[in-house]
Amino acid sequence: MKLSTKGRYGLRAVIDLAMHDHEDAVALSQIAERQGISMNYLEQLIARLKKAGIVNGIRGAQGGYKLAVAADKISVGDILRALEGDLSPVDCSEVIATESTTGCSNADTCVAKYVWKRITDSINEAVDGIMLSELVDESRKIQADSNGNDTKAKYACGK
Amino acid sequence: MKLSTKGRYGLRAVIDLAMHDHEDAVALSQIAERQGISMNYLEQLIARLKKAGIVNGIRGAQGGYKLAVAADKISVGDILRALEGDLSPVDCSEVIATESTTGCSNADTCVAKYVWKRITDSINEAVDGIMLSELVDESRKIQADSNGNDTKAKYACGK
DNA sequence: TTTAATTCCTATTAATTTACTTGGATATAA
DNA sequence: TTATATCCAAGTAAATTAATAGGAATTAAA
Repeated sequence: MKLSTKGRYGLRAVIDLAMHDHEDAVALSQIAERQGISMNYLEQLIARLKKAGIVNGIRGAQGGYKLAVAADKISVGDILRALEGDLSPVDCSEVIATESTTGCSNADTCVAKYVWKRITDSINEAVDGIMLSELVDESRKIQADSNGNDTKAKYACGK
Repeated sequence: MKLSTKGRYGLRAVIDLAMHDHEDAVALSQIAERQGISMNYLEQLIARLKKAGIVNGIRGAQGGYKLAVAADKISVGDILRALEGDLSPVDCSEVIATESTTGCSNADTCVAKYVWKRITDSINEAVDGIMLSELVDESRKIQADSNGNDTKAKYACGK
């Protein structure tokens, strides 16, 4: 029940990109270096984000990536689903009962599906309720605090 | 971001056990057959449940397993955490910022942790809010409906 | 027009985890 | 004493994840 490095690295990469989105375009090599992630691997992650319409790639020298839409229009859910696929704890066929599946032939299986659905809904609700812009704002606050006072930054992180 | 078969099979096994808990003790072979799970594998899953104090094993002929406590005192969260370990989407060290970890040296990492915490809390809240007894009640209802009217059962399953 | 920087794309490999299987030892009711 | 069970530890096969590698295509700038 763990996110893979796709989701973990990828979310950090998007936050990093959003933090630097004022510049012309952010090269992947910069993100990779700042986040300590192999650039080749990061390429594969950003490809998913591009496909999902979250970032745009700009080819050629001085190229890089930019957010495709404003940070307050992108939820953490959008990002994680682009990177990981759906966030359900079981495969889709195990959640949605159709007439073709054995479905209710076994009542135990049936109520288990109800559990999976509750978990899925709860996860999606949580991640869809956090917008990228909030993370950027929070991140800037932490950085600002950290410049003036180290202890305060650590405290902020613990919350 | 998927539960393993440990969690999927294991929850079904516990529901099955709870459904038959009026009998003296339920042999693993019966559960395995009803649920279509290899008995040897199920053994490993039930060992976790035993260790967590959710079921008791009764050795010897006519032995088997029984719930260690009443079904309304066992949450789905208890069961899944026993089977899968903690239900956090990332390893513990990535959620809890300590002074020893690099922690807030990187603000992006820091706000990502906040996301992981929100997801973890949300999952735990969902699974701790469902008691085993509710699943048993629901399962009996479905079985009863299914005996009288197939269409109704399918409808109940879809919710 | 060349060059360096960059995205874009596909294949391969290494590492890790999952999902079992196997083979017994131990306990106990009948 | 025997059949029926739990209990326990190793081993293995399959699948997935994480990463590496190599090069084609594009473009700004020298």
